Amino acid sequence: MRPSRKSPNGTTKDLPPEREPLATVIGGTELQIAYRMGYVLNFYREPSFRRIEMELGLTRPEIVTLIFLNFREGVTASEICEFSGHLKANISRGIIALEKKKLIRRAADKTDSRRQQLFMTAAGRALYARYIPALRERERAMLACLTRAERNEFERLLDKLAAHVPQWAALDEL
Amino acid sequence: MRPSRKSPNGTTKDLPPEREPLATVIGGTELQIAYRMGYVLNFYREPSFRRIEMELGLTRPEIVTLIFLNFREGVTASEICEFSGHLKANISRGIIALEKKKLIRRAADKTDSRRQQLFMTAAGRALYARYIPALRERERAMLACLTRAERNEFERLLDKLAAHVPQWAALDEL
DNA sequence: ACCAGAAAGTCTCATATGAGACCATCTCGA
DNA sequence: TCGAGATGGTCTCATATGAGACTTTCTGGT
Repeated sequence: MRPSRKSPNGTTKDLPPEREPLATVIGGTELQIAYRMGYVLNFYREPSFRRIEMELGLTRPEIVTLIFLNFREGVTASEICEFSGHLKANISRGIIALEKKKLIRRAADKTDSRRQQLFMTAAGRALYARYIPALRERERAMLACLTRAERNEFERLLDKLAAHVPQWAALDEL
Repeated sequence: MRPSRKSPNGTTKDLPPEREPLATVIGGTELQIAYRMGYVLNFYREPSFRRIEMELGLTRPEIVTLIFLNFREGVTASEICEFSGHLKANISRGIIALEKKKLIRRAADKTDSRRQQLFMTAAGRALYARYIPALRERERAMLACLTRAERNEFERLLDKLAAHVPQWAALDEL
């Protein structure tokens, strides 16, 4: 079960005919958009992340911490929490583990000694370089069915949604 | 940390100025679209699901199983796996737990005694009715920043992406 | 300058999860 | 009709995770 669906010969399997309606109707009455986002994202992200976990021995918080550090060094644990959606306890554990593996380096923030800035090591960068291409390639495959114009529009809409997250994310009464 | 961001008085807090650039640039170099999808979806889904887990004592596989059964009774565990992205072991556990709580009912499939069709009980329907409105409302809030036209277009693009998932999801070499 | 409260990060404990073995049943080709 | 392989579902074990307590440091109002 799950994302990997290969027939014995390794080629993609045709969906059994009786299953099609389920695929198309699913979520038809409730949570249409949210359901579809989750559906697509799951198939994009889970297999890749599981693979990284198994092959490189990283946990999810460790993976995303390296992703964050790759594009901005010096961020703190709480910033990673803020934008990754992981709980701070898990990011904390991940950071401790990454440091133990010499993949990142920690430095106390001069202006606020509670904080610690994080930096990648060469080893960290090398490990990151080993798993990011597959993620990029898989993102490309996910989006391949859209035209360039559609992709741009999709990205624009996602940007808009992302920008407005703070306006409703705090409504945890819902 | 995490989705809930309330200031002491309970109103939404303005983002600290130095954090804004991080939010906007994040994912700017890699996985732009996938990152944003994950970001938005996390803030939509996690708080709601955590809340349901805590208040109603359901696990995630149990939650999604009820959601699936709500709109189509008689589905099997493997169909739920197929479309929910959960591992079959977890769905299996969830189903066993749901039956134990009398929220669903199982019936052996006449034509294939390996399979078992699943049905909601009145209690299951009642419990579902207790948590789905919050999810609906939260989806509405998430999408509130889009115009109606944009929402339609977003949904159309998601449909297209979802329909093409089978074409690339099997590529687990990536 | 002080104190109450917020924030950063770490820790503990119980639980949910992922991986994969396992059994029973079904399917399909020889 | 038989047997090999696929499929549906369950189980076990190790691990990752969520909740929340706790410590230390910072901040803002008085």
